[in-house]
Amino acid sequence: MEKILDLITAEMSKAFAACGYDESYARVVLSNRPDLCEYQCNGAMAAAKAYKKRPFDIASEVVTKLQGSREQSPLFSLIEAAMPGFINLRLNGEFLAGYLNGMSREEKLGLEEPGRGETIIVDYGGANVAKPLHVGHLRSAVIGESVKRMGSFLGYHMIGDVHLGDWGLQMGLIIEELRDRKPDLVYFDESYTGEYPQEPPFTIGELEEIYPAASKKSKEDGNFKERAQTATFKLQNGYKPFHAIWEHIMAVSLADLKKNYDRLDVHFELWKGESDAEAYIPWLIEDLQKKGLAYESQGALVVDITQESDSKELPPCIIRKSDGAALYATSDLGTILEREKLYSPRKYIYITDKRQELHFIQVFRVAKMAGYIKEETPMVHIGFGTMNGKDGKPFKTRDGGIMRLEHLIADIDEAVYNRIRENRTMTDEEAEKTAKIVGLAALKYGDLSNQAAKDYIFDLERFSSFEGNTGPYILYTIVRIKSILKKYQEASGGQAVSGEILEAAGDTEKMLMLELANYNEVLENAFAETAPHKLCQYIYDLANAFNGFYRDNKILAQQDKTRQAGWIHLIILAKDVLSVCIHLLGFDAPEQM
RNA sequence: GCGUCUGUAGCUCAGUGGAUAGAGCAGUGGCCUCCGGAGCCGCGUGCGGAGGUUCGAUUCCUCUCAGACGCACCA
Repeated sequence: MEKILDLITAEMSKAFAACGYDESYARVVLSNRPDLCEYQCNGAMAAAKAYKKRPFDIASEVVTKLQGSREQSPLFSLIEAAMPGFINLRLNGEFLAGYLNGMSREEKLGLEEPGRGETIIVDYGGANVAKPLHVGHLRSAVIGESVKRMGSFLGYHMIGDVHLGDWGLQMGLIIEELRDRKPDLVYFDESYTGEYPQEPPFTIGELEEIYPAASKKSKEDGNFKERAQTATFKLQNGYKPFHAIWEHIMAVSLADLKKNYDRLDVHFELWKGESDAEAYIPWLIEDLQKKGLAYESQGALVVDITQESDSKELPPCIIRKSDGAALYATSDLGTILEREKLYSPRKYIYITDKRQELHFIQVFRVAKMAGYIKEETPMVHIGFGTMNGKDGKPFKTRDGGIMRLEHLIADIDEAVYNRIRENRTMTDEEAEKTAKIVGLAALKYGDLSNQAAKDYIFDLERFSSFEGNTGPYILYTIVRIKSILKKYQEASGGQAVSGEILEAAGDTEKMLMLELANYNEVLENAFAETAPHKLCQYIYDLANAFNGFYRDNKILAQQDKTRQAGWIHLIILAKDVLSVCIHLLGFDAPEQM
């Protein structure tokens, strides 16, 4: 269905044109003065200068024209000009009810699919294998999942790639640490020629402990660091024993990562990693040299990326270290080559920590300069901020360590569980299951309701609270609607509801209806701006609008059965819109809570 | 030093080239013959600072202050 703002703007454009003004002034927006009107057009004030007239005269002229055409197209119940030149509008109630009935009937609640199957790659910027997921990985997973769900819903072909960090120096570090710990393993016996064992030489628990230990050691011990670099280089050049270790690391880590992402209800189409770019790198380096982009500088191979529009010179992009090894940028460029070959996406979205911004500027520019990606293909880096503790510093456990994601989730679930037990009578088992659903909503909504680019304060108590602008409050509203519907069904003997949504009789009823009518506009906009927090804002407003309506209208006690059926249809639509939106944010509602 | 991002209410956060800048929390007062009160309705304080562009700036530009982050061989 066409968006309501577009319908109104089209009407306004006709009036502006009929009065001899440019249609570009006719844009209609949501009112910022709900006491005066529902929609407004501010174009008359902008037009005043161009046409050398008083803004109010232009507004009045357009208003008169609109009122004249109201007979043919009764979109508005109020059209008026206000000083200094606003055009204020209220929507015709019958038209609004008709619009909502249209939404109810249509698939996806009347949302059109601007995506038309175009492919978009979402890159989650690499959880490292061999490291437990920690809170730093939460944001990319949660934001990415939401962006992906929104895109799919809007008709894009979204391909999410977890894009693991599985090929860098950390692999060499692990290998050398393993050598120090278990020097007798056959992988370190250079004379060994047999097959390597199927069984991994470590458990996930050991692995998670090995990496931080190795990382620490490399900072203190230059010799160890060199060994790790050598091992990395050997691995990248196909040295068999190390490749065998690498496969063990991958197998053990992947199983664990999948478990954790599943728990977040986060899923990937591709489980690729930096290692998959390896095959493209020799060609890449040669090609960049051939094109005259890459040159040697201080022993490394670099590409200048500074453009004329830059006020300052940017550091060049290093694509090969002086020791010959590839690195971050090389692998991201190699990955781009692969993606172009396999998927030729129309757009790229990278979701990583905002500290990596410079890196992505470099990679994007090299990719375009070298012609790997068309100039017009959008490459977006969504750099998200740090998740801080209540002290405003990066989130840590109580004893100052890095918080593991699974512990964080467990903490939230526990907080929610206790809250649920306070009130409702539910079995332990039910409460536990419900707590997981509500806990996930608390966690994701708490994150997504903030602008991605900003740092935010993670406050477990606040996020898991059932009051205020929280995930649980949204779920509560949905559950409440479900409960009313259930009672209505019982009272009516389970018959299908007849009738349809009627013109609003009261203020809060109309506000709810107006809020619902914004749905497709909000959703398209939230995706276009890759801004899930706008969807959060919307469902919070919608939940509030519903609760206001609920207060003023006793639905189940309504004697007028036609009116009652209309309300039932209205709250079904409200429930559906809320449900769709939270699903696009990455969580769902329970039956009761 | 250079660059990027961020400064909005006591706290946590929205927001917009337009009319009176909004929520939540905390504080405080009210609403149940109660469809889920986990709700609803009141009560008050703010756009870091200074210029500029504009009919109009919290929004755009410049400068400035404060914080976070980044600045070639980590990812």
